Amino acid sequence: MHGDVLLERSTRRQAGGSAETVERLAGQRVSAAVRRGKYLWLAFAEGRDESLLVHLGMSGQLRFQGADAISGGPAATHPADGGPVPDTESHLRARLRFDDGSELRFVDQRTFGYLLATRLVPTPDGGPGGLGSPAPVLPAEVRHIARDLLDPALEPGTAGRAALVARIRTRRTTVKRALLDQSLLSGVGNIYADEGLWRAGVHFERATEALTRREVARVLDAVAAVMRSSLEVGGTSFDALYVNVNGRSGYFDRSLAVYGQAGRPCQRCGAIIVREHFMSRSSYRCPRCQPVPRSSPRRRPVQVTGGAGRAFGTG
DNA sequence: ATGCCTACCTGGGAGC
DNA sequence: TGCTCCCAGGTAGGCA
Repeated sequence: MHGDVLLERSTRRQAGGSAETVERLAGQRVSAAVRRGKYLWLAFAEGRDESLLVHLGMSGQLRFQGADAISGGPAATHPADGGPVPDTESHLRARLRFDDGSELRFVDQRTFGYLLATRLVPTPDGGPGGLGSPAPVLPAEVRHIARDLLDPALEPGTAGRAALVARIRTRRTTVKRALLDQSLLSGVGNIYADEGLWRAGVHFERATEALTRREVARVLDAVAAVMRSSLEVGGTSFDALYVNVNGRSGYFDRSLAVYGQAGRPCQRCGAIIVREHFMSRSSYRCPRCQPVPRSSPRRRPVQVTGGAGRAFGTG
């Protein structure tokens, strides 16, 4: 493959800038694609310890364009429903071109994401969350990122899952902080944390050390179930900019129980969903299904406007 | 070790 | 219509 970088900022973590990124991936063949949370990397077939690391940031995406779609001009229709494909060309930041004419495009509206050609290094236990699984190689920049919750090594019943539950319980923090802590597990962001906690009926500010093993397991199972159902429908898209590798919007926003649902009734008990400030962002919960723990300070509620309580997205 | 804050960006929607 | 304000899917880094 060969690459070109359209926005220098997208290779800002590369010491030699875009020129170095482009040079290091030139002529390489991809042998594997691996993901941990918003990080993913393409391992190269030649020079076995080289890879291209991609961090998606807040708005990054990789979109695959087959050779036929490219030679036939820009794809004008949605493959499944014939509708228009969202125009994300203005946010195209880099492109990987393959020998057969296909392309992998890095599109990133907010430019928090980046590309980095980097070396894979052995990590004896796979890094945090890697217990109980074979030793993989990882980009050095990702060694502090734990395995994704959907990683087979963290499935229920594995040693990795048991170790994760134990680690969460020894942390002196709150359960949502733990879910978002990339050194414990990855793949869980603000949306899936809130949704999982609602399913499990746990307030985001429960102290992890006060949770039983069973409660931690219930939370992890709930979050993983949310992630799986979301994957089935293509992820969560609030607007046409968020699409999958084929350019399709996800539909999981239709299934959100609490996230972005302030002012609406809880699907389970009918109580009104509330939005609160937590960790400089928003947390949503059902006040009845997820009652405030006795030991926690009450959160400042956020003024809800317009019934739906959503000031963003199209829902 | 943990938590809190800011910074990095672009763009959409609400409200005036 | 156009301005200003607020908000957003994530993470790194600095400081208490």
